[in-house]
Amino acid sequence: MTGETRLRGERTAGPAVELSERQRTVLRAVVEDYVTSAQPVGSKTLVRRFGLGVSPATVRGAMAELEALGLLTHPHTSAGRVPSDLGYRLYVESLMREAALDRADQLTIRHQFAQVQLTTNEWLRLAASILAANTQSASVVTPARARRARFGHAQLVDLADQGRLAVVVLADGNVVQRRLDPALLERADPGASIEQAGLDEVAATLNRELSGLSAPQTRRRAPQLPPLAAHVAEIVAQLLEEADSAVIEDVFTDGIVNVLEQPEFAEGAKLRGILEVLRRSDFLQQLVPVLTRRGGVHVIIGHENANDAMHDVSLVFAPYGAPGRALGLLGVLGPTRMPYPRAIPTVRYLAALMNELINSHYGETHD
Amino acid sequence: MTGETRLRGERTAGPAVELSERQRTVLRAVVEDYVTSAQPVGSKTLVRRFGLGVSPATVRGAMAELEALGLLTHPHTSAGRVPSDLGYRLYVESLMREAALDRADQLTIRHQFAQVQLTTNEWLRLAASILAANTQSASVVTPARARRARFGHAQLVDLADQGRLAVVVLADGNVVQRRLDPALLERADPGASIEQAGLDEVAATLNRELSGLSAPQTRRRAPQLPPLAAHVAEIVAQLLEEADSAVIEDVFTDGIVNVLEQPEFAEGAKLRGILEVLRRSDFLQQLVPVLTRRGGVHVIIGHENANDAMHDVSLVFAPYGAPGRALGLLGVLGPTRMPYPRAIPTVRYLAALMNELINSHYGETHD
DNA sequence: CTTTGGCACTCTCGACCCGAGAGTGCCAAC
DNA sequence: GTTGGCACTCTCGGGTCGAGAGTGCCAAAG
Repeated sequence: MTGETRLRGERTAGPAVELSERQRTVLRAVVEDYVTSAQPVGSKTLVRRFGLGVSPATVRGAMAELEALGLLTHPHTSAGRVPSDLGYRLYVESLMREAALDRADQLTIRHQFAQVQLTTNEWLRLAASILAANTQSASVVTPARARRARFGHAQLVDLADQGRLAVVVLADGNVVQRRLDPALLERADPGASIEQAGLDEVAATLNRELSGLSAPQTRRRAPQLPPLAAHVAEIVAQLLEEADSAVIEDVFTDGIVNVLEQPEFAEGAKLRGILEVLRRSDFLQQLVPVLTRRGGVHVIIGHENANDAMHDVSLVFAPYGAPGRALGLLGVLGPTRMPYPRAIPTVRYLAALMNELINSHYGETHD
Repeated sequence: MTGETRLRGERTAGPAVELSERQRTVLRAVVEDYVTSAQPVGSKTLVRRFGLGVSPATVRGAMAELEALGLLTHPHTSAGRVPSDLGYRLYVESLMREAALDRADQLTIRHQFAQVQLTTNEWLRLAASILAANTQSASVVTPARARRARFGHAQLVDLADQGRLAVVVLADGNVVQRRLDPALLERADPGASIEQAGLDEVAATLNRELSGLSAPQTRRRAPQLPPLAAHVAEIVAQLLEEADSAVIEDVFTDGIVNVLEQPEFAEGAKLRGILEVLRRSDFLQQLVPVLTRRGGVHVIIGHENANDAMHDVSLVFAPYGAPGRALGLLGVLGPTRMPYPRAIPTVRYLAALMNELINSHYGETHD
């Protein structure tokens, strides 16, 4: 009943659908025509547009068979055919001619990254923008965070009249900080120095005692430390907990207007539900187990998604980040009628690029 | 030609529109009925719904006069009346019965803030959410930042295998940080120690020499410092510049779906333009001079906005933050047919509340 | 002088109808 | 197995029409 079990993104097309060569050609043609035209496609237009060497009547036969297999549907009698979710699935799985992003596109993208400030937030924003522009869909990018935050290194700073500041570097390289209330420090250990010298000593204790610990471990360890260090360790534990629970916050989205432009969302009623899901963004949480079990790009089409509001859209997502350490998600969301052969390589390439950026030594780790 | 001169939000209703008591009553009734019903309102429904003690014919007379004054419009002959932008302006200026947020609402809001983690990002997110929910409009909240970033305090941290980290506290209390490349530090002063001891010394130099300086000042001062400090000072200058240029980034939005639900945006064509503006969010930059010249809540109705894409929406915005130091913006965006008597007090209250939170001593200043 | 009821007029909106167009399914012939 | 033909179905756009709502004007009443 978890999202994990109900998402079928990772399964293949399922119970042995054996298609004839003609059926495959027709299905491919239907998908590709429908993706560009957004109109149900009929037998006549199909032979004309794709120069299949057969007559419309023949294609009609093939279409009827594909419909019997559940790969195509009819909006109504005497309208053209439209691919079903299963049809798209089969297309993505074995019909699509997927090409890597061509060299020129790759360079353009790299160039854009070179232009921008060296902060992860800028990278994320840019990645979202590039994804949206290249796929004409909405894009979602999350920062790379450790699934389980661990203490790395602390530094306490005396800001004089502005209080005291704790800066904590997590094991995954992210940095968080928090103001400390001098009054509370004072109360934690009435005798201790809370000038820079005393703070350095506390920081040294924390760095020695908490190295590599998770939030609950830190919380357990805290009471055994000297009073002032114990107080700060409690706060460190809080910060670690917040980092744990914030795995999927701070998402960057872009290109919602692209989705709005698609004819299937023109009236906006459907869009409403999607915006809602996107905003709450906990749908990403469901993707985490699926995406990490097996790396690479995952495609989730329409009803394959457990979330009711997403039955009319497809997701193309990939994880990125240091394997087992920090994990980020990135991908696009568009109508099931999505240009998969374009979207998949783009997502793949950007995931690889973000990996590279994240793992490269130089660069700020957090805003 | 700047946004500043073209925004008329701060002006009063203008050239002496003297209205009779009846006209005022009718205008008020038209606005209030139209705001709730979204339907052009006719004379008959008006007398029925508002129990004015006169006949429809009389009201028709008053309506015709108001239309002649440009306060009402006709979608077409034989439809009811609709307030014009000017009509709304007059309503907001002198007809509206504005009440402060009632005690219960105030407490509910405060309670929600008490529930949440003590980070500014959480506050901002929550403020956006509350604004959206209370006004049924889209909300926008920006973090409070100094218009001109100034150096406050620096700390350099040796992370051993993870490089070196510069943490800079700005004069406005915000904190930024950046990884330093050990190789570059080494090259800046081949002889110097880049262990913690050496770094402390550099930090001390920076704290002594750069205190209170802006980005260009820091850049000028840098070359006069010892080589290693000079290198870091350059980076500090970069950070300050980034903070300057990022005044209006990282906006928090919420409730776009609320706007989507309004009948006037049902088809989505108009919404498209607004989403675009909202996303780029530089429209906020235009508001800064207007909002800060005179504090408090500002209302910008339809065509009063210089931005063409915003001709169908109204903004209700207020600045918050420490006057002259850090400045943030917060407010809502909805159709001109907006519940002003609700929106204005809500924005006012939240601006005051954010002020309070920001200025309160305790609390983290940045994510 | 203001208010009111009456009346003719205008405009939108939904219902309905109808024909054009596109597409299917089936079948007999090649 | 493929093809052309043909009857059938369904949508879509345009046109028509009547109901409903609202206005503007005017003459009579207060």
